Amino acid sequence: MIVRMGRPRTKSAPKLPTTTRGRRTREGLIVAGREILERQGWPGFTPEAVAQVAGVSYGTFYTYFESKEDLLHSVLRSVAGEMFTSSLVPPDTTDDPYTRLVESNRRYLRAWDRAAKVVRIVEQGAVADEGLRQMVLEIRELYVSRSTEGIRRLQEAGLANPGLEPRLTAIALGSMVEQVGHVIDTLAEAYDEDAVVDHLSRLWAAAIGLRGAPDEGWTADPRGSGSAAAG
Amino acid sequence: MIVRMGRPRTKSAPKLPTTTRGRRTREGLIVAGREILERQGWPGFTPEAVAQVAGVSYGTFYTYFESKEDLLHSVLRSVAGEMFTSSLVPPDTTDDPYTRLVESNRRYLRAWDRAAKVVRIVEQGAVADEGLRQMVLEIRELYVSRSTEGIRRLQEAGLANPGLEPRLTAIALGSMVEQVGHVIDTLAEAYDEDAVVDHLSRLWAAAIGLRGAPDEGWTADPRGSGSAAAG
Amino acid sequence: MIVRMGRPRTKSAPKLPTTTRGRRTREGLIVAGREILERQGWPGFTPEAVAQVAGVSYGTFYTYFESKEDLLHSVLRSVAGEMFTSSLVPPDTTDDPYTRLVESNRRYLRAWDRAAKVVRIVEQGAVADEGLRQMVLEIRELYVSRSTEGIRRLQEAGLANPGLEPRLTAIALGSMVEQVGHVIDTLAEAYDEDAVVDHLSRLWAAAIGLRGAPDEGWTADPRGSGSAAAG
Amino acid sequence: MIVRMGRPRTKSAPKLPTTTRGRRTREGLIVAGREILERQGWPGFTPEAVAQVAGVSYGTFYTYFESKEDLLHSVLRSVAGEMFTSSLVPPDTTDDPYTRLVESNRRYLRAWDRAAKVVRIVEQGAVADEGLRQMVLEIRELYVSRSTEGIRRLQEAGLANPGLEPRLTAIALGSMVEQVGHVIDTLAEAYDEDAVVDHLSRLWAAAIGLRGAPDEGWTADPRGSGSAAAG
DNA sequence: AATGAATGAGGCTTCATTCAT
DNA sequence: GATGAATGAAGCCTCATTCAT
Repeated sequence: MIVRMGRPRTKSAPKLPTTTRGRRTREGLIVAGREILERQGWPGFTPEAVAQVAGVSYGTFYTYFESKEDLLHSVLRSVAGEMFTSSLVPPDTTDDPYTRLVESNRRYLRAWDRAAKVVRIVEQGAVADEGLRQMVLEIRELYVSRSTEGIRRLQEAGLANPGLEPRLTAIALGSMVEQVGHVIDTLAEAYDEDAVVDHLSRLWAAAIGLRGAPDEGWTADPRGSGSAAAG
Repeated sequence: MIVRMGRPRTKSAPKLPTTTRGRRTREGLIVAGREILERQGWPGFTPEAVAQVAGVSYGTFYTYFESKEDLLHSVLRSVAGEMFTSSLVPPDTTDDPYTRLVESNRRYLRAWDRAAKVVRIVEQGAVADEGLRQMVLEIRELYVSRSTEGIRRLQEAGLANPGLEPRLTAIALGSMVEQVGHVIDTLAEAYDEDAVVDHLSRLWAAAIGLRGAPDEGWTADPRGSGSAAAG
Repeated sequence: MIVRMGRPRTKSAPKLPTTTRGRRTREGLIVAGREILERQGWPGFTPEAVAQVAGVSYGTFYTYFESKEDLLHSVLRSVAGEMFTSSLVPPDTTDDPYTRLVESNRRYLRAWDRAAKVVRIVEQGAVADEGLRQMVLEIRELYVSRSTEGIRRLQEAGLANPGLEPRLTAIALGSMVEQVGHVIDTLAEAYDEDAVVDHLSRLWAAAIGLRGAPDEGWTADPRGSGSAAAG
Repeated sequence: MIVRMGRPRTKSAPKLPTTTRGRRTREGLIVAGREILERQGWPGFTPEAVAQVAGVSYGTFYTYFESKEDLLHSVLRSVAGEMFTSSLVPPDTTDDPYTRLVESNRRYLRAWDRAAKVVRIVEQGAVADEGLRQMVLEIRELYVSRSTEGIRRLQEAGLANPGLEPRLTAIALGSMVEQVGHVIDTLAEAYDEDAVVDHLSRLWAAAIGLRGAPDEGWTADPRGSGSAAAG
């Protein structure tokens, strides 16, 4: 996807804008770049298209960015920032672990929904670009480490299966949520968000053996306690 | 486009080879195409590169394929075929559900490992190509439906939580396995296969509440029963 | 073709230039295209050759034209425009029909001389391009209808054979002039323009039975009145 | 149209076939070549297409022809031969000059109808190929000289305007007939053959002042004597 | 800063011709 | 002779980037 990524940068890096107008133009290009990536994918992500969507001439693109890849980095940074803020579960929520898990999964799913498009596109290019790979890794790490900590705390509180390695478990369950979002989106399976969030949360809870979760000791209630969503 | 000042585009579709030599050349191009896709991704997937890897001139490429995309279809078909055969769990294996699950996950993980690269690349292009989308969907469906059936049987046998919707569950857990393979591979998390397969299988089993699985009733054995692999 | 693994072909249509420089470059490409068509015919008409003659890089070609064929349209339009203006007989000329006829034929011959080359080339391609066919038709129609009117007026004035269908006659005699220009040019018959114009005019006049034309009642003067040019 | 025509022939010319089968294959290729030229024009005239229409493999093409252009020469020769035989007015026809003229024009028109397609295509290539130019010239010459002789005889017999230069006149009137055929065909003017032949013949006759032709002394009969065909 | 014209490396594809079988 | 696979020069076009205004 990304072709000439390793080439030596001999060029003077475009400086950050000093004026307000310049800053706005630059932001506009990043927003436009992200929109295009999300809507048209990598092949549509051309400086000309980005400039057009941003409403500036294509020459202007190079006033703010050294190259396409430079913009891609900025877009990815912006995506990462947004994801971080939008997916946090506010601290004033209930203390019930399962409820928090459900809420967390819902936010995660929504946040990834947009981010994943960009991340997946970037991953293709990351093969040849160490910088991109680092950034993707950092974004994932953000979630994995947060989730790892959550699992560890539950284990320490005796609320989750202590036999599980927390990080690998976090990776696995985070992968599940991310990929489900992608699969359902891409392949147009007709599940609604609530059904998906419900199932993911129950599977997640059961997987780590969360105490007090809906499916705990399902034998007692052969009909299950959750809503069995249909496809 | 305005005009094709030429004959009506009949574009004699590249015929399947009639001779053995031709068949071998064609196969070679598909193999080469797959290798390049896996190693260099879409941008490296040029007719010229493919032909070079296959050891023929680029003109030969067009003896057998209409276009780059035509070859992509063939590569994807080949990947699908290989995945199908290589990921089946031989019927003469044990009847213990958990053992079967472990074996199935191991095979799935291995098979997806190569296929996923191609599938992910193709997915990017699938946005604009109904044919590709169909093929990706079919490949996934293969696994989802097989897995859905497995879950349903376990539920009917009273061995798994009957409150789960089998297909959504299959999608979620399949997603987990697929994405874990990708994340670990791409982001170079240093887990070995056994640890990963073990954890995935335990998470999977616990998620569906599989009777007789290692983590069933983990409270009884606070140390857990599985090997807690570390990163 | 199977797939365009890329963004939906929006193919931002080459815009008309907004600056003077751009306009000049565009004109230059049209002029260059015409020159090449006339001198080297269709096979020489490559974007690269045109750009070279115009003194720009071939990339610039695509700044102004979507394709080779797009330029062809522009060239043809330019040829048509030039023909129209250059072949009009100024209104202040004599009223003597034969003198007007001679003048008209001379201009027609000259104008067609260059245009015909382009028109004939275009006709080959017109088989597959409705737009081109239309343009060729319009160019011809310009002359046919003008000529048809001329004949009709002469008939109504009692100066020409009223038994002739004006339009078919106009087509036939126009065809004669056009094709004579071509044959003489292509096959290098060594007639000079005056001799040709003289003969064509006399044949034309006699064909429609024009009153007062040189060959009217030729028996009275067995030596004829015109110059008998030799090959 | 014809690209690399001047390149030195270093190749051993394919010999004429010795066997009957070979001769038939060769003829078949010529016929196929002509069909393709007429139906699809120059761009469709590829060795592969020709071979396919002829029902042989494309390798076989080069058994009989050195190159595409070699075949073109053969096709043109075949067209020339056919035209010659098909357009002769049988000697046992009436001696009335006008009737012979009408018959001659009708045959000419029909014969050119097919030939002209090929001739016009070839003319495009003739720019760069001396051999082709010669052949086209010879085909035309056939008609021009025959027609020149006809006119000269009429003049000597006192039946046509002796003030006209016979060859230039022959070229002009022959051009008229040829081009009318083309214009009507290409631009789809809806005249039927009889109307066209009638008009062409009357124009031709009047142009040379043929004694005893329908429009001679049209003033005596203001309604004209011919059928005024309409479009 | 902004503009938009200009550049040219590089990609995809065609097709006339050659060659091994 | 016949076959059809193989070849590669040459064409068309895209698009990231530079540059003159």
